Amino acid sequence: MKSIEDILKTAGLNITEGRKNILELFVIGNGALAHADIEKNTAVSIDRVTVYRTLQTFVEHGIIHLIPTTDNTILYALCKDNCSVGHHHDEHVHFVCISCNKTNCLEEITVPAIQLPKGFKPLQTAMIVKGICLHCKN
Amino acid sequence: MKSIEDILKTAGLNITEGRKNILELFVIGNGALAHADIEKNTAVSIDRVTVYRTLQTFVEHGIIHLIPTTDNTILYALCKDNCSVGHHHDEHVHFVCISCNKTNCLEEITVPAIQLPKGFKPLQTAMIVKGICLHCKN
DNA sequence: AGCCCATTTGCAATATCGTTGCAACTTTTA
DNA sequence: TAAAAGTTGCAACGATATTGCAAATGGGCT
Repeated sequence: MKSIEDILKTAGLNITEGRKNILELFVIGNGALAHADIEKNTAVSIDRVTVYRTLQTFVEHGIIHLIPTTDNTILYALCKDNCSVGHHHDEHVHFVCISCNKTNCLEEITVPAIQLPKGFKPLQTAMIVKGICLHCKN
Repeated sequence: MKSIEDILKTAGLNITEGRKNILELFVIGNGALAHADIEKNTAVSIDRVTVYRTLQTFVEHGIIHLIPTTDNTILYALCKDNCSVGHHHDEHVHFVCISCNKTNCLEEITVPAIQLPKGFKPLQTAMIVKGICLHCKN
């Protein structure tokens, strides 16, 4: 298991207090996070602007990836091993629980390939399943 | 082919100038629209607030459906015949062209069922494919 | 360790986006 | 055509995101 500093180094980023704090949230919390979650929960208080910029940097360097949503928020989740700078491999299923409202990556389930109409060239596929998660099923 | 007024009537909505204008954009334009597209392009100028409320009403009445995005916008697209008040059948593929930046519904392609881990109960599935569309392929 | 340079951060200001309350105006129905 | 119901626009507000710049921090070097 990579340490927080390892992740930053591997991504080619400088190690700063803010980045460590933000990345920690992704590593310990096991779900997707929105900007607001991060701003509220970092150990040290971090300026909103810094949070925006850090998240953007993390996405650009393959540390986290974006999850599409239908409300006007952006969700981010940690990339597993196989994302690299500038190229994401987030072809797994994102599960949104309508009960606890948490989003999780189901890394072990890959998105099935589909047959597009002639002329459409797919490059990346995202899949979002809404429903009831393991913890809320009762 | 249903007329604009038919669509509104079938959905149980009153027919107003604003609604006709906004719905027309969805019927003639063949892709997904964001709030801003609508505000800019209606034949008659319509207040921002009215656009927000109209879109919300359309979603609630099964005329349009939401498309998940990774930027902080909301996209809407026309529902085909089989959406009803309060219940959407938008289990088709949404194709986002990274060249022309348009999003289209590929109605004819249904989202494949997937096997979730034990305990997860799926209720609705969305699929977004990014790539190059038919018109931009050259 | 201490210094310098590049990078990063925080603040302030600004821009964009979405919501609410209310009064005026349309649409529907009888 | 008139009353009731529904819809719209305005104004104000609140939340969210972006930019420029000065101060602070981190990394590499001696």
